Amino acid sequence: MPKKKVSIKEIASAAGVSSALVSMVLNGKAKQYGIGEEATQRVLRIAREMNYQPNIMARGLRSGKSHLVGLVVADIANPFFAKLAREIEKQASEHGYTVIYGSSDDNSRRLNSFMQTLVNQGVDGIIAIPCEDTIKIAAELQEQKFPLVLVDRDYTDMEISSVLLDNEQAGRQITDYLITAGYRHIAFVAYSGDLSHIHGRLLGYQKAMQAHGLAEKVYRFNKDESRESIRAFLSSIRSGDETVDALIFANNTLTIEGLYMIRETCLRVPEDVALFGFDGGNAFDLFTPPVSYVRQPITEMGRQAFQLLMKQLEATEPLPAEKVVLQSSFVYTASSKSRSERK
Amino acid sequence: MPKKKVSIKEIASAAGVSSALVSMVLNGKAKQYGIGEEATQRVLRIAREMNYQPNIMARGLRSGKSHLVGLVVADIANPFFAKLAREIEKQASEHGYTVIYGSSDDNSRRLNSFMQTLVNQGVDGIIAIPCEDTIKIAAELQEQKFPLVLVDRDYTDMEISSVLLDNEQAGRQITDYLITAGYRHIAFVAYSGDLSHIHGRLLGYQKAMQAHGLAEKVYRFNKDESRESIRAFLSSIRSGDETVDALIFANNTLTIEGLYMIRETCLRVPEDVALFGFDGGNAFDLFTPPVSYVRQPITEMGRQAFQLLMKQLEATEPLPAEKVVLQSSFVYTASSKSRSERK
DNA sequence: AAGATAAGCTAAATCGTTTCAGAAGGCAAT
DNA sequence: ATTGCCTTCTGAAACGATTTAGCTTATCTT
Repeated sequence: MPKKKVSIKEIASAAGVSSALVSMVLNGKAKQYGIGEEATQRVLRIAREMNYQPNIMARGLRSGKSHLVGLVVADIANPFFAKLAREIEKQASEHGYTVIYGSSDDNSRRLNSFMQTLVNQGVDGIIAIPCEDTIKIAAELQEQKFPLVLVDRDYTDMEISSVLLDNEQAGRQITDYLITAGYRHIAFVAYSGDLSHIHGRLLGYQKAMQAHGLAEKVYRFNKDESRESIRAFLSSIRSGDETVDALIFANNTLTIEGLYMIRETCLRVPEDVALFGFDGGNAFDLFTPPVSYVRQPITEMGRQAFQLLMKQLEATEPLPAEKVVLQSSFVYTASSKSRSERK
Repeated sequence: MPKKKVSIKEIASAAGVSSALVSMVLNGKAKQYGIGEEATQRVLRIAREMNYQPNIMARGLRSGKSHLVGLVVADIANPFFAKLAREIEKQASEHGYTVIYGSSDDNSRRLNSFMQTLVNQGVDGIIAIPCEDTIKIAAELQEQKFPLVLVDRDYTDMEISSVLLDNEQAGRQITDYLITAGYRHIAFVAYSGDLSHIHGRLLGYQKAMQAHGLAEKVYRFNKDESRESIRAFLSSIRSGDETVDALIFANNTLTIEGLYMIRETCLRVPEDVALFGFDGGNAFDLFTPPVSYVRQPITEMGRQAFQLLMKQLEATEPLPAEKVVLQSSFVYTASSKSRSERK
């Protein structure tokens, strides 16, 4: 359709009016500025005929707004973030915004530099999955009242709008469930590092174990060598060196790695160990037996995140930070069948 | 760091020079314009001290370039596209570009409107996964010499730069493999619709079957009701109403759906049917038995796509379209074990 | 000493849009 | 006729960066 780029000036001269008038009409401010009915119609008609498309750069320069929002996830190839991104993109487009995205790999250097890039690119606001050292740049942005929303992970000490899962509750609930199902030697497995959501899940697990007077078994593996560590760990379960009858994997990628290693070490589920993971997905469902998991309300998280951002974008004065905490649901399958049932 | 937004003018007055000079220095064109060493250093120092960040909008308005590229995939939540997006994002950032993305759901209306949005947003170029009716807008853009690269699917009649898989070869190769492994009643299963990559895979399948004088068995299911159709289809294989001893699923989402239904109908793999899918993934590996698949060189596709786009972005004159065709590799697992082996 | 050349810098235009201050014309009231 | 007041519209500035054309000096040439 767009033959050549048509500017407001060309429309103005074609319609025999000033470019100011054209701008006003095209922005729907005809009445507000008291433009005559006849001129209004003429301009609208001509603009349509010439297929006018506003120049975003010029508009942005003038207004200081770009209608772009930045999205920084840990890894777009992780289904959890992909789904989140999908929802945010949808919300954005419904509200006239476009999304610029990038993956940080939970590397704070990359995250910082990408955030900086986004700001330079002139985005109006940012939604980010923070990682351990996001604090620095987040604090800076926050201080400048730059619209910012954090998702999935929290920094309780900072007054930044966030959308979070009630991770402690989730951790507690699945641990309680496993205990009720008759398991006593429940291990909590996570990557090492200090990500708040993992911390919350761990806390829930610990409280549940303590409440029942059971010994905590927490295993944390370095991400770089997780395969080997997990394999060794599972082997020692199989050999009986470690007394563990149930495993809680603290996030989705770790669960997947765990499944690979479980298959490799020929551990039987749930006969040798029961399983609980996070986030679900095809691999969870198609594993034999299907894997129980905590389901996060991803769509809702995306919706809320964009909502919070919009509030800030539209606010004329600085807004107080707002933290939204969502509850998870649970999918109980054969991988965590109760001990009595399976005998 | 950025206390307030600093403009080139403020630097100019702080340094006691004109804003033109500052612009030249900051763009590294000091020598080119014959700026004195002393002035150059002073400006650089002050710019650093004031933490100058160029205003992209202003620069874009002047230059007509945004250093933004648009990426339209079918669905970012599909691992294939997510990985592709990841690579493109990486390439882009290495070359000073930022990516705006969106999902089309293979819906041509959405794709068209999003492409239009991208153009309006002032992206310098677009990488897109086209769907059936992308032709219209692609042709328009092409005609205007707008930088555009299509990935994964082809429209042979259009002169548009593309990165493609040799789908016919892939289809042929896995069919040949299954035939050699002793299967004779090989079914090709795909969604209905006319997507070129599926067509290529089908063609390869057909040629292989013909070459061996075997009867083709092509099944195409409507995406909306695929679960039910596949279930019915698999049931009739199980009951013996359909004589099929091997299944080729034409893409990844369909393969996954197939796996769910295979489990549901309790078909044994490969005793009842052998399996071959596309793209791989955790679910493929963790299924029992692991599923054989065609592995696409996703990283390479992303790299090449960005490369082709860059060429167009940097070219001063219109470039001839270029089509890159990549070869796939294969992962042979228990799901397609040869008949003799498994007896 | 006059003109040429070069080095180092600046004024101003430009990109397309928005918006403010106010102009022009018509009309009514004084 | 003057003033005031609408209604409808326009000129011009502003946003920030880039670039062209050209202005000063100083130096060199003859």
